[in-house]
Amino acid sequence: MSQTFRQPEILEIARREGRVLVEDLAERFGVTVQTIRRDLTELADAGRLERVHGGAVLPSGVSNIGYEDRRGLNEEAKARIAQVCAQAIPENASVFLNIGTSTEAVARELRHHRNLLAVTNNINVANILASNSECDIIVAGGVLRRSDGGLVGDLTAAAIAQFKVDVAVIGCSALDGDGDLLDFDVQEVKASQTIIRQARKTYLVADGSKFQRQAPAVIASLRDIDTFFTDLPVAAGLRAKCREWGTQVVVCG
Amino acid sequence: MSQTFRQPEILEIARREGRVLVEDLAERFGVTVQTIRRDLTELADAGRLERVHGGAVLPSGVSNIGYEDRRGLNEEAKARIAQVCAQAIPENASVFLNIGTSTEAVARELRHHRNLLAVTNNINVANILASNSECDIIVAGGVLRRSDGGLVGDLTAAAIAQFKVDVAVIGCSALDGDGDLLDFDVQEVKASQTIIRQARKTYLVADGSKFQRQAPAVIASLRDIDTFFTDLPVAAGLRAKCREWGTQVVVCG
DNA sequence: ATTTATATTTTCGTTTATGTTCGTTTTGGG
DNA sequence: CCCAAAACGAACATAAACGAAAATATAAAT
Repeated sequence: MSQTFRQPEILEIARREGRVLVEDLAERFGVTVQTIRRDLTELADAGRLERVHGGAVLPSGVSNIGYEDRRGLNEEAKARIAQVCAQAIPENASVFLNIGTSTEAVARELRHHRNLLAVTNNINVANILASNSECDIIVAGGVLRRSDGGLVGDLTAAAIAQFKVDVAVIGCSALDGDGDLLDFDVQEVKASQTIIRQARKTYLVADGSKFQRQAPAVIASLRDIDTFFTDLPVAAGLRAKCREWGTQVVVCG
Repeated sequence: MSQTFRQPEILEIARREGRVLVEDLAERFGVTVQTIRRDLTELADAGRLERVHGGAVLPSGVSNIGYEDRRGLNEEAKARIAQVCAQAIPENASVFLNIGTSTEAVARELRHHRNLLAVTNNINVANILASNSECDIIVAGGVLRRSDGGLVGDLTAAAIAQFKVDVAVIGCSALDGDGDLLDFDVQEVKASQTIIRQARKTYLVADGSKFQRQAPAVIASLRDIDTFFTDLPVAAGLRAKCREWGTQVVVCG
């Protein structure tokens, strides 16, 4: 087995077990420890792992994890959330979906909805929904960010401003205890804010891990959300706030 | 077993197992590793696989979802035309590519150009060029037409109007004897006209079969084109006109 | 039967991945 | 603090994989 096949597998193991050991990996793959060391060094240089004596661990939480890694994270939870969210979206509706792996999961669940109109600034969502012949797709233009397939920039914001949809399905990078939705990208925040303003209903899809993370830019508050779909029970304090705000919380067990 | 049967089967195996190994395939099909290598290289050139040392994997990134096996007419001719056209496009340039399988072929040939800025209203072109990390991609928004991956409508025209590019690479549905470029879609005609007006140079890519076809809407005349890339010699009358107009005709034999 | 075109194998010089060796750094127990 | 064991990275050696091109085989057309 060559490097190219080994390195993703190392990442996979790291994700599953939290850390990897040089000796262990060498034995597992049947190569020398030096080869593993080289792999770990390269993965660390690429920012996918953090090197420690004797092995490597997942990078610590300050920075944004790469998109491909995020896609694999919490996959089942995202699929569950997406399924419930998609059920709440009626047929014959107009929908907006923004950037993020969670919204992509929703798009996957919408592949058999009939007579949809979908607006998106996520080229992956467009690709996914293209297989649904009963769905009209409007792509908001912009600069393609290949890290996550997002379309961003002034062009995007201008395009989004032209639509009013029945349901906006929004993902976010992080959620804090006050109920604020956070994101890493300021431009994407603008796009999300615009669409929240223009949507008749707003759904938030975010798995529980989003509560463990931090991000610099505020998109909105849960107050502005109609329904929040997640996988883990929400802390009591925030749950009370949501009740007060009229934000419905749906836990997708 | 010949190439034609082998390559789809390689894809099939790759989809099932996530990756393929040169040695393994050579044994499976009873051919030499060199033959397999050539298959993999061709499949990688076509964007269906990603070559790695020792084998190949499914392409990663934004392009891997929803790929269709639509194989165009005159594929080799288009590839030849595209190759010559791509050579005429310098690195560090801004390029526009419109809808059509011919322009998609050009996009495929541009995957190794450096420091490009590509503007397109064709989602397939965006997907293809996404694999070129040295290429910034701007997607003109609009309604996704799933028959050909085109983005059409007012949104598209408005977006395109905002750009001025070094080279516009244009495809068309048909070419008549007077040297007029024709298309089926009036909206797409608008988009093409806009971009021709705004480009410093305009290249037309069209294989010889376009002379046998008819379409209702006039995009422009060959008079407005700087260089016309095609595969078959052009009729004498039209050739004379092109000389008069200063339109360079390149026959890609 | 002969030519032509296409697919495949053979050959060879080059690149890339892995293994080996060795001196240096880190770690954890006296 | 010191020392031994483990882990480390750099440098080099080797084997595998690679692409290009020439040679050969196969199939189709004349």
